[in-house]
Amino acid sequence: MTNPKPYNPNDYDRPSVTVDVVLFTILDGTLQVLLIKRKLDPFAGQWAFPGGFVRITESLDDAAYRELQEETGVAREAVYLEQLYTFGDPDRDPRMRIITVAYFALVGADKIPQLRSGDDAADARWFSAYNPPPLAFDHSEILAYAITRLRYKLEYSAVGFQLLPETFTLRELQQAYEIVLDEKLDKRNFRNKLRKADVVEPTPHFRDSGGRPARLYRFKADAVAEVKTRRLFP
Amino acid sequence: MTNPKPYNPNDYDRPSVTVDVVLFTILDGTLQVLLIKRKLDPFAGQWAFPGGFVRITESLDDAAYRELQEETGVAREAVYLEQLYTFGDPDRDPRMRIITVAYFALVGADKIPQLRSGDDAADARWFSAYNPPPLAFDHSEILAYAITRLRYKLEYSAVGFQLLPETFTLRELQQAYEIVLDEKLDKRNFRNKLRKADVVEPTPHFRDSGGRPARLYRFKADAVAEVKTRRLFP
DNA sequence: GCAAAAGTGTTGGCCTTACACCCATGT
DNA sequence: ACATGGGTGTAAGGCCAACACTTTTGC
Repeated sequence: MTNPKPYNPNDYDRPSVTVDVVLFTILDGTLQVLLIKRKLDPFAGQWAFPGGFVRITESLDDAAYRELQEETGVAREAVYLEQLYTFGDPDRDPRMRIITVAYFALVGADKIPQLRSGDDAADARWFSAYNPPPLAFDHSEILAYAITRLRYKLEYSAVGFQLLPETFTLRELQQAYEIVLDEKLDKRNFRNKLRKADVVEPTPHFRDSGGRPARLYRFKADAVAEVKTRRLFP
Repeated sequence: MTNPKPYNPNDYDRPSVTVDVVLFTILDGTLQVLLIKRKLDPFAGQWAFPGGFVRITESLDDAAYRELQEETGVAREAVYLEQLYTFGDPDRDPRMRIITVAYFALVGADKIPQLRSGDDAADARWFSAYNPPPLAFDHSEILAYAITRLRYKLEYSAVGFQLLPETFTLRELQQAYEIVLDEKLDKRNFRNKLRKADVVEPTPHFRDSGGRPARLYRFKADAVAEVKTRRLFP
C-alpha cells in the first residue's frame, strides 16, 4: 500500500485471498498430513489442504484456525499454528486470481478422535506426508515447503512436542524426530541432550510396551522454545 | 481455497492485496531503511515502505520488484529480495481491508546512486533502521519483524554480503555484521571463521584507509549460502 | 619515527559423536 | 529362562572464544 500509484485498483481486478492449512501429525509411525477431498471443480475428486476464503472482518490467523476447526473439529488450543508462506502465482488457480496464505500446523494424534487413518469413505483423511496422493492446485509445492519448514523448526526449536500426545515415552519422542528428520538418531546421545536441554519432565506413569515398561514424560510448560544456532560468523 | 464453503465471497467483500518492501542498506556506518513520504491520506505526510497494489496478472515477487524499481530505480539483479510475512489484521488500514505481503530486501549502497542519506527534500529517503520516524499503518511492526529476520539470516546464511558493494575490505564486512547484530566481534576470530567458510576471495586491489591499505575482497559466487545450524537434538 | 589501520595463531574449554552393557517386565 | 524393549556413561576430536603483537603505509 503506502503511497498512490497511477494504477488504481477497483473491485473488478482485486485478487481473492484464501488460507490453506498444512496440518501434520504422527500416526502409525509415519508423518501424516490432513487432506480434504474436493467436491467441486476445478480438481473435483482430488485432494487438497483444508482452507477457504478469508472473511472480511477476520484476521489471517483467525481464518486459519476457523478452517481447521470447521474441517477437523480441533480446538484452537490443541494445535500449534504459524504462518508459512504466501503463494500468489497468477495462474495457480485456473478460474481466477487467488492468493493463498499458507499455514503450517502441528497436532497430537490424540487430539482428533473422529479422524482415523485408513477410513477411506471420509472426505477428510490423513495421508503419508512423504507419499501423498496427487494434490490440487499448487498444493504439492506448498507441502514440500511445509516439510522443509517442519524439519527446520524441529532442529532449532521445541515444537516437535506438538506432534505427540500430552505424555509420551522417550522412545516415542525419538521416533518422532527420526520420522520427521528422516535419519536415525543415537539413543544415548538423544537422551543426554534432552536432559541438558531440560525440556521434558517425568510423570509417575509408565507405558507397557512389550518389555520393560517405559516411563511417560511430558513437555515442560516453562521450557524455552528456541535454542541458539551456530553462527556462520562469530 | 480447496473446497466450497457455505460462505461465498463476492467482489464486495474481497480484501485488497498489496506488497510492501523493507529495503535495507548500510550507509555511513549505520543500518538504514528506505522510506517514502505519503502524499495522501490516510497518514499523509508520514513515512512508509515502498509498496502498492498487486496487479491482477503479476506474481507477488514481481509486484515487489516492480515497486522497488518504481521508487528507487534499483535493478532486479542488484537486490536480494525474499518474502517476509503477510500482515492481515482487519483494521491495519483505516479505509478498508488491505492485506499486505511484506518483503525483505537488501542492497549495496553503491547500487542506488540517485538517493542520498540526508537529502531532506526528496520523498524517498534512507533512515536509521533503529531510530526511524513515526511510520504509517503497522509499518513499525513490519520493520521490527524485518530486523529480526535480518539478524537471523546473517547468522546462518551468507546474505550479509548483499548489504555491501561489489568489493569490500574485511573490516567493512566485519563492521556490517557488527552494525546489524549490534555487538562487537573479534577481528581474528571473524577472519578465521571467514577463511574456513570459504565465502570470499581476494581481489588484486587495495583501499586506502588512513593507515596500511586494506585488501579488497569479493563474495565468491559459488559459495554455499546456507550453513548448518546447531540442533537442539542430535 | 610515529600515528593509524591491516594482518596474523594458539590454547583451554565445551560440545558433539561414537559406542556396549545391564535392567525390568511378560510369557 | 528368555525375549523384549528401557535405561545408563565415557572418551576422542572438533568447534568456539579469548587473547597481543608485527607490518605497511602516510605524514
